[in-house]
Amino acid sequence: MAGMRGAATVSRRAAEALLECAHARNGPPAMSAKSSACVLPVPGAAGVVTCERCALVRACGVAGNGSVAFADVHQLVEDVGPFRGGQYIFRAGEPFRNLYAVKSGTIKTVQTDAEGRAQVLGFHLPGEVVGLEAVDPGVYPVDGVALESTRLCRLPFDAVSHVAQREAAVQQQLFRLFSRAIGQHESRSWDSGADQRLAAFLLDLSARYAQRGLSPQVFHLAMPRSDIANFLHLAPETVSRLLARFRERGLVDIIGREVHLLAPARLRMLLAEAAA
Amino acid sequence: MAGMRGAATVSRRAAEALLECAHARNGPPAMSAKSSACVLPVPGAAGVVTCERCALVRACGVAGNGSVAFADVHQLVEDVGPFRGGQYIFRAGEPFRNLYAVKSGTIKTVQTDAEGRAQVLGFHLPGEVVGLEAVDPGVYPVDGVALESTRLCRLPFDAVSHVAQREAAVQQQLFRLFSRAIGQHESRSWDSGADQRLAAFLLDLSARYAQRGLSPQVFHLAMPRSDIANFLHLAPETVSRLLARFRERGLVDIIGREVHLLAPARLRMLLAEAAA
DNA sequence: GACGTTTTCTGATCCAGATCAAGAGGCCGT
DNA sequence: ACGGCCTCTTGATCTGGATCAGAAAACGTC
Repeated sequence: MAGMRGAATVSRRAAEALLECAHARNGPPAMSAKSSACVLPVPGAAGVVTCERCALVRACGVAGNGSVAFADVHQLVEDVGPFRGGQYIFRAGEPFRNLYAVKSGTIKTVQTDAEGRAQVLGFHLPGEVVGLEAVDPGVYPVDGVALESTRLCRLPFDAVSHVAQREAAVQQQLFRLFSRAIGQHESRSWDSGADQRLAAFLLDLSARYAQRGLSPQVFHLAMPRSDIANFLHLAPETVSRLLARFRERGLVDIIGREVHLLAPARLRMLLAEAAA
Repeated sequence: MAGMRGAATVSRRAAEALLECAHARNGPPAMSAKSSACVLPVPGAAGVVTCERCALVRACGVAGNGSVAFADVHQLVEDVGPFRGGQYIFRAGEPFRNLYAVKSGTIKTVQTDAEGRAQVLGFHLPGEVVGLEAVDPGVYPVDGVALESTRLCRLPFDAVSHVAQREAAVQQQLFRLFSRAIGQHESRSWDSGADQRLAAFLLDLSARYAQRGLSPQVFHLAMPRSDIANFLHLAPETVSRLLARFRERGLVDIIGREVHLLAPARLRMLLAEAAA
């Protein structure tokens, strides 16, 4: 048992850090993140942690107050990947064991019915946690598919909730993660015109990229138009046309999958407009 | 302090019972519920508990293994209501303090945007818990409105999560509640024809009524057509027409708000059909 | 039980977005 | 470079459901 000395404590910290990180920077403050290059010197002088392996930890700057051995982090939290675009991280029907936190890349969750029709339920950017909907049924109700080369942290849910049992902060953070997922679904269930939905989609991506320290103005769409269309309940042709219209109106600049939001404010105004 | 002796233990049990109950009967078994009349003799001979005050506890039969004073239940879980149709249980923007479990009646959650447009996000039947989406933002993002005379349990979230901290079963149950809410939203985000959505809605209600021991075939719609329409992203006229069509086809019998599912199997088949 | 209000139903028309149908790039492997 | 395979774009047409309009129930109230 000697080898496991302190493992619990370290694991707690690790899990908390990861969750905190996923929680990003819209919750309670107390973060001294530096949005610099990929290799980030830890604030405290305890050591220099290269972040090449975990975008999650880097994004929040939580690593600072502990710099506890990262080797131990990987006892609870296992690195997986990279997955290539199109590969499955998990499949619908598989027994649920793990949550996944995206470290780099993008994944989508997709539900497929008996007739083979697919519905894209969400896109998950770095720093975001996937799999929460599987806790209750005990099996993944969706497929998790990488859209591009993607690395993740695998979080065994039993272990995480066990840590949450002892650490109130972790428990609370989990509750918030769950709660936020519900809120996001609800905010997406608004009816509205196709333009509103697409504008909201772009603004949502923008905000989420901003959260992890990337540019809210310029970003890359990891998914094909057809996935965007499916997700927004539109035809791919409609997405194409609307993007063209946005471009003509000077709202955005889109070449292929490179997006440049030129007038986010006007996009936001578009959301308020009635379908007229 | 003498007066509070044992309060924590009792509260734990109370919270767990409630949550367990909300979880209803699709999770792990171990339930000896009796779907009988309103006043239910407790299985154990420890005492007879009349259930007139809490449909939630009754529905699950959990009360049996404890029969700990119900006076103590109401220290943690406060009865509120009855609210009349149209009354607000909570309003968007209010600071979040409590979850609510519906004991009897029905409530809807509604989001309203700056222009005054409203979106019905869900209906909540007895035994279901409302307010989970408010945990993360710390304020209710939606209005909670009674659709008919409604009684609820008010669960102070701080107290509940504090209990969950000590009791793994409660924590797990909360996770599952959250998770299920996400899953429900996801299963609703399917695109499809108007008939499919309406059929799915009726079948969903049916299943949920069945869960709490009521007839899956015959039930009462607590909400006006306009709310159903809004919830399903349809016009009220369309709902009316589709219900008429369902009636002509012999799938249902609907007089006013009294629903009679005549051929649930054929309704289910309708879901599978492509929009053709 | 007549009256005003709200909800529900039915019919006629209209339109946003789907679908059908070609092209036009891009990207990869050979 | 070449060809094959996607993905994306653009145009023409079609249609499911919205919208407009009004009648008929249901409901509560005095």
